Amino acid sequence: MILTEKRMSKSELQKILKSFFPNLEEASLDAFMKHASYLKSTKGTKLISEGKRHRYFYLILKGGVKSYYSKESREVCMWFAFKNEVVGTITTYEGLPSKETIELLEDSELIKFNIEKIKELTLTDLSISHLMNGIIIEHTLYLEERLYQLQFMTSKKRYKVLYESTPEIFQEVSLTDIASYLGVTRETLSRIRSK
Amino acid sequence: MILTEKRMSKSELQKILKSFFPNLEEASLDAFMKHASYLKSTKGTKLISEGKRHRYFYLILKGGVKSYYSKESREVCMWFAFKNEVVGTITTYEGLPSKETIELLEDSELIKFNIEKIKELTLTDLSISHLMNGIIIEHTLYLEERLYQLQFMTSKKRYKVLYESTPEIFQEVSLTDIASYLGVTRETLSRIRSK
DNA sequence: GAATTCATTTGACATTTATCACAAAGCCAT
DNA sequence: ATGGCTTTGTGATAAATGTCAAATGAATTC
Repeated sequence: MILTEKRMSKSELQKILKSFFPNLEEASLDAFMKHASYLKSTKGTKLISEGKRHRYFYLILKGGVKSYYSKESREVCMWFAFKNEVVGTITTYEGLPSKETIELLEDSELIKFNIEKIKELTLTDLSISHLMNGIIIEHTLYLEERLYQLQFMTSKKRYKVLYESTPEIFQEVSLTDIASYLGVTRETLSRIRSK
Repeated sequence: MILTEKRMSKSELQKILKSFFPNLEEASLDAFMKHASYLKSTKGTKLISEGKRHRYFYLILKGGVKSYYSKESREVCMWFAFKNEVVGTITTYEGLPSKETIELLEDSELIKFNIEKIKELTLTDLSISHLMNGIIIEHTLYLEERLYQLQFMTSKKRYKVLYESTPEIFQEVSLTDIASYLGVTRETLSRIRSK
């Protein structure tokens, strides 16, 4: 449920965007800003729903989200994101119906930006083109690492890596979601943890 | 083993690049061409080796390659590519040591291009920037599909999907490699196939 | 604070898959 | 063709994980 979608003061928005995208040129930032706005929303809100076309990407100012695929009432989490991260789906970027759902894990504050418009800007604006490139590449490196872990590591090892790299995640995300993310059932995760 | 690395006639090279990159503008194509050359090489040659920095991406004119991670003498294939595909690793694109190895599955003919130089061109050339963007996005969509399959499908189903979508692959790639790609042992793949 | 709901843990059992050992088949070079 | 090499297939067993059912625990509502 969306609580507020307000027009933020120009300077405030600018400041936020600068902190997310420090390499973006001034003129590009102004152009970008025209398609961005502040949003506050409650836990459980779906920013992007599986099977639908969407127009927006988001910056997380406060709170967190999970991305998941669902099938026959089973949900498998693909990633989680928190404060200071950019979120969206590559299918949305491509103008396709999203395969994933992105849902708020808690009440959150966000900047949403119209990715359709931003993508149009990439046609003429090199700075924005590189920005988007960078975001996609970062995501790609992440996917490769995940694929590597799923194919090379045992579930115990994957749990260990997650626990050691981002222990905070266990405060924010349910064990059910973490289990699906690690590619095991809740029960198995529970047994792994009891050691 | 590299058999030939010759300077191909300009018009021939141009024709090939055009067929791979039909949307590339004429001037951009000329710039691109300066960093591309023809290469013929034998089965088993490693275009990119795990742990090393590399400068090149490749277009496959004839033949095929496999990409794999290796660890403790175990190899896990991540993807295969054949005629008319562009190959490289995202880590190479980022100037990092590659995590994967790319190896020729058979004697192949290739165009290699200096991705460092091409990446420099993206700083000033929008057309090339979009070209590289597109290549990366395509790869990203592929990775997401693969991750989805690994997390949602049984090994039988993954085999079925592979067999039905690209049956040719069984002519080109050993069952050992396909098994690792599907995330099972050779023995398990053999048992799946005997049904 | 009792009742309800949801998340997590535990146990018993079934299923899948890995592992190890070896046999069979295909391929290559002499 | 013969002997060596690699790839693939099969069998027996063990290990890991899923499934189902129930118990416990934690959080939320009335």
